[in-house]
Amino acid sequence: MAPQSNELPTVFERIYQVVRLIPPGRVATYGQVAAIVSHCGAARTVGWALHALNEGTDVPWHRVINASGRSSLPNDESDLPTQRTLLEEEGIRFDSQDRVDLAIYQWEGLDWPEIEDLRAAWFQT
DNA sequence: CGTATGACGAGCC
DNA sequence: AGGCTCGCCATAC
Repeated sequence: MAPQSNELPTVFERIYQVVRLIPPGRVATYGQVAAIVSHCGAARTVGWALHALNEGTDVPWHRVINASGRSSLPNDESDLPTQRTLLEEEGIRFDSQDRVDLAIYQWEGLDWPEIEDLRAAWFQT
C-alpha cells in the first residue's frame, strides 16, 4: 500500500510486502528478503524495517531470522510472546542451541517471474 | 549535510 | 564450529 496514489512504495513498504509472502511454518533470512527487494547488501535495512513495526501489524515479522538460523531480537522483557514461541506455534522446531534448521524450514523464496512482477510494480518499469 | 547506528552477512582466521 | 572484522544501506540526529 503506497502512501500516496502516485508515489512509489518506500523501501520499508516493499520489505513488508515481501515478508507477508512468507508462508506460516517457514522462515526467511534478512538477506533473503533484501535480495528480493533488490538491495543486495541491505540485510540490516530489513531488520530496521521490521524493528519499526508496531504490535498490531499484519506483517509476519517473526518469520524472519538471521542467516545462522537464530532470532536476532534482543531479550525483551515484555509479556508479548517471543519470536521463538510464535514460530513454535507454527510447528517450527528449535535445536538445543536455539537454532532453526534452515535446510528444513527456509522459505524457498520467489521464482524469477514473480520477482520481476513485483519490481515492475515498484519501479514502474 | 556528515556521523552514528542497527532484529545483517560473507569471509577469514 | 564459533568469534572477529569489515562492508552494506536506510534512517536518526
